[in-house]
Amino acid sequence: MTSRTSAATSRAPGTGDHPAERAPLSHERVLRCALALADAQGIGALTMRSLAQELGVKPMSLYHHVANKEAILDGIVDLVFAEIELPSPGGDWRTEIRRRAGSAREVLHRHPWAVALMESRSSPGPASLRHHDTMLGTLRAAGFSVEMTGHAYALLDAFVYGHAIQEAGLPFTGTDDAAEITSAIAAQFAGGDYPHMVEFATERVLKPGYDFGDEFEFGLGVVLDALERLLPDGGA
Amino acid sequence: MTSRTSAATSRAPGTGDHPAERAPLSHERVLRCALALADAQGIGALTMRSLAQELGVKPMSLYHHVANKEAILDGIVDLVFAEIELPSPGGDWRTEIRRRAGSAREVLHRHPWAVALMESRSSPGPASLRHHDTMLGTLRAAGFSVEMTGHAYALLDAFVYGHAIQEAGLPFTGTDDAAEITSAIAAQFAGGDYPHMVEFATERVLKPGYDFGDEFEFGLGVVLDALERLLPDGGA
DNA sequence: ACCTGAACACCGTTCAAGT
DNA sequence: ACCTGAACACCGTTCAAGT
Repeated sequence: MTSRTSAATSRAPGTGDHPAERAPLSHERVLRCALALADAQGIGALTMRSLAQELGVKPMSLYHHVANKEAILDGIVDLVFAEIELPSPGGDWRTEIRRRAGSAREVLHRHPWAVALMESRSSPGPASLRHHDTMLGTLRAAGFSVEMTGHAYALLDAFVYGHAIQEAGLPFTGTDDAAEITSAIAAQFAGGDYPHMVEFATERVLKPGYDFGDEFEFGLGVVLDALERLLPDGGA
Repeated sequence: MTSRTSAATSRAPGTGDHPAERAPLSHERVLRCALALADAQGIGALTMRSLAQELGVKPMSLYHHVANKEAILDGIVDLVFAEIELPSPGGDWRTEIRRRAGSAREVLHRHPWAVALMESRSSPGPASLRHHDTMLGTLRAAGFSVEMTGHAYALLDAFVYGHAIQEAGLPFTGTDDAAEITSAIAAQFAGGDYPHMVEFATERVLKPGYDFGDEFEFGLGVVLDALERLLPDGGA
C-alpha cells in the first residue's frame, strides 16, 4: 500500500532524536503510529503533540490527514478490530466461533486500552462492520434464527468484552507477580473485615497453577454449550 | 451523616451563578459533586476546575480534601459500587445473585462512564471490597467450592460488565429512537457489503417490541443455569 | 498540497501567601 | 485549618502564513 515509505526515509537527515523515520505523512501512517504509541505508553500518553513528535513532525501537520483526535481514536479502534480473526461461515460453527473468541481475547490483551475505548465510539469503521457482519453470517449459517442469532451474539460478546475488562483491571499480568501482590493483600486483610477475600486469595490465587486466564476457557465453554442448545436440533 | 449541610447553606450570600450551595468542603461533598457532574455532563467534563466551580470554590481548594484527580476517580467508582445491592448470603442463592446482577446493571446504566473507568482503577475502595467479599461469601454459602466460586464469579461479572459496556456503546437509549437510527443505518447499507447486518436490522431491531435490554435477562438465565450445574447437587 | 509559528482557551498541579 | 493568586508545564485546535 505505502510503497513510497522506504524511499522517502533516505532523505531524513537524522535529526538526532529517536524519530529516525521521516516518511511523508499519510492517514495510515498517522493511525499506525497512534496505535503503537497507545500500546507502548498507554492511551493517556497519546496526545496530538506526542504523536507528532514520534512522527518527526509538528502537531498541526496531523490535521492535514485526520479531522481531529476523535477521528484518531475511531481509527485505532478499527485497527484493533481488524486484528481479530474472522470466523468462516462455511466451517463448523463451534470451532469458528471459539477461534474468533480466542483471537478477540488475545487482541484485547495486546491492546488493553481498547475495550474501554469501544464503549465511547459511536461511528464504527469498516473493519468493525465487516467483523459484525461476518459474525452474524456465521451464526445464521450455523442454523440460528434471526432472533437466536441476536441472543447468541449479545451473550458471546458480553462475555468476551467482560472478560477482557476484568483482565485489563487486574493489578498483575502473568502468574509470577500475582503471588507477591496477592499475599500482600491477604496479609493486609488477615483477620479483618473481608474473610472470604482472604480465603479466596490464600486457598485459590496463591495455590500453584492458578491463572485468571483459565477462566476464559471455562466461561467460553459454558457459553458455547448454551448456544448449542438454542439450535433447532440443539437437544440431539 | 453530613448533618452540617443544611445549616451551612444558609450563610451563602447567593452569589448569582447556579452554585447556590456553599457548605464547607469535605471529602464526601467533593466526591458527591464529582459523581453528579460525571452523570450530568459526562466523565470528560469532570475537571478539577469545573468541579471547583460547581462547588463554588477555587480549584486549588479541592486539594485540601483529595490527594489529586486520580483519588477522585477512585472515589466515585467506589460510590458507584456502593449503590449496587448486596446479595444476602443467607437467602436462596439464585434469587440473591439475580437481584444483585439486576441491581448492578441498573447502576451501571445510571453511570455509564463507570464501567470504562473500573478497568483502569487499581486501588479498590471499601465499598468495592465489601461488595466482592459479600459476593464470594454468598457463593460459598450456596455450596460452591472455592474453585467453583472463582469460576462462577468470573463468569457472572464478565457477563454483567460486558453487557453494561455493550449497552453504554449503543447509539440510542430506549426503543423510540432505536427505530429511527437503525432504519437510517439499514438504508445506508442496503444492497451493499453488509447483508447480515441489514437483515438483522430490518427483521429484528426494527420489529416492534425489540429491546436490547432483554438480552440481559436472557444471558443471565443462561449463566445462572450453568452455575446451578456446578453445585455438588447440581444435576438433581 | 503539505507543512508550520503563534496564539487561544483549556488542563492538573505546585508553591508561597493570605485568613 | 482552610482557602487562594499566580505560575508552570501541559492539552486540542484555529488561523494566517510560508514553501
